[in-house]
Amino acid sequence: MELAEGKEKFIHAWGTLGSSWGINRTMAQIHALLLMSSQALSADDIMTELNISRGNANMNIRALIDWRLVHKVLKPGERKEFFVAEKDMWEVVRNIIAERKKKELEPMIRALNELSAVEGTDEDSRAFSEVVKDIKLFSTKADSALERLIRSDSSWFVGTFLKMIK
Amino acid sequence: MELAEGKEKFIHAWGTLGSSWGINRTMAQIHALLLMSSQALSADDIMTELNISRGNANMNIRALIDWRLVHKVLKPGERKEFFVAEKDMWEVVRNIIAERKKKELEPMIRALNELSAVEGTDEDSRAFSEVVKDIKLFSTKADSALERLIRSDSSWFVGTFLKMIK
DNA sequence: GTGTACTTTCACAACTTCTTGAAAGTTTCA
DNA sequence: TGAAACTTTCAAGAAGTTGTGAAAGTACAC
Repeated sequence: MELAEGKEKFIHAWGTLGSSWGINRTMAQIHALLLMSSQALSADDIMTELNISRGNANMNIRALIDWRLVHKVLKPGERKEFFVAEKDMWEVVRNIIAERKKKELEPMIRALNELSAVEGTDEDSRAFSEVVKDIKLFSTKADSALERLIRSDSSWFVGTFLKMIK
Repeated sequence: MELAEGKEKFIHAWGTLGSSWGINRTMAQIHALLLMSSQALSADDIMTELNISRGNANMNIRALIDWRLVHKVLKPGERKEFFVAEKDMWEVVRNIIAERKKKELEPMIRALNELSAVEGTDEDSRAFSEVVKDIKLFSTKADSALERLIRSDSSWFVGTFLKMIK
């Protein structure tokens, strides 16, 4: 297979995957393009390669930087900004988990805490409280596990991972 | 807090969370409604409570059944179908993981395998192969870990979980 | 067989999210 | 200061997703 064909397929696959991970298609494609590239690329390079507008490129590059999946690089003597992707997959996954935990799990736990205040002795109220209690327990555990995962380094992760799949 | 208010808040929160988990808003809301309810509900009950159309209710109930998050229940003497939610959170999470692994991780791994065929000795080809190799390694590990997770039962999970957060 | 009580399908409508491109903003340097 | 080289913003349109409701399909009871 030719490099160009491989790149294209990879960008497509990564785009598809990304969209089910809270990363939109273009955002994931930019990330893929940068992952594949041995040098830092400028916004213009990205626009050209992916056939997207300046605004779109800019917005998604910013988002990727927010998620810490892409870093800005300044080349001496150049006024343009260049970008490189985070290539350490452990780091990539860790950043995505951190971002999603913040946006999804934490608000959920906050909501659940409020819901503990429901009172009542009828069957429905009891069923409600029971479910809320269970979910809260589960979410809190998940939250701690993920927090630890995020704070830990790659070697710990690989270790635990290997233990899990042993 | 009143039960009704709590229910409403929960349905809203679950709907929001669901949409970032590959479960659309209505689908998650139906699941939430069923989770909260001590008895099985019919399609009509769901339509009324959530103010949604018959078609919408039907489609999303089927999808929930596909994901094994909701089960069909037949009441003796009733012609209607009734539905209950899977209330064991471990089971819920396990089913969601299984479904997403099938739809996301497995196609990715298939795509990556094809991409190993890229040849070339220039810097870009090498960078490409390197990235593909890394991601493949990572994805394969993740796949095994999740496979084990899916096949295992709640006690193993809780055990590993507790070890992870200790 | 036929009526009744449901469930499923589907074309179109409503809504949401993404993309564009041009205008405005910022930085740098002579 | 001002003009060139970039980056950011934003309103409008395109694309994609979800929801509707009526019509078609199915199954059971008589």
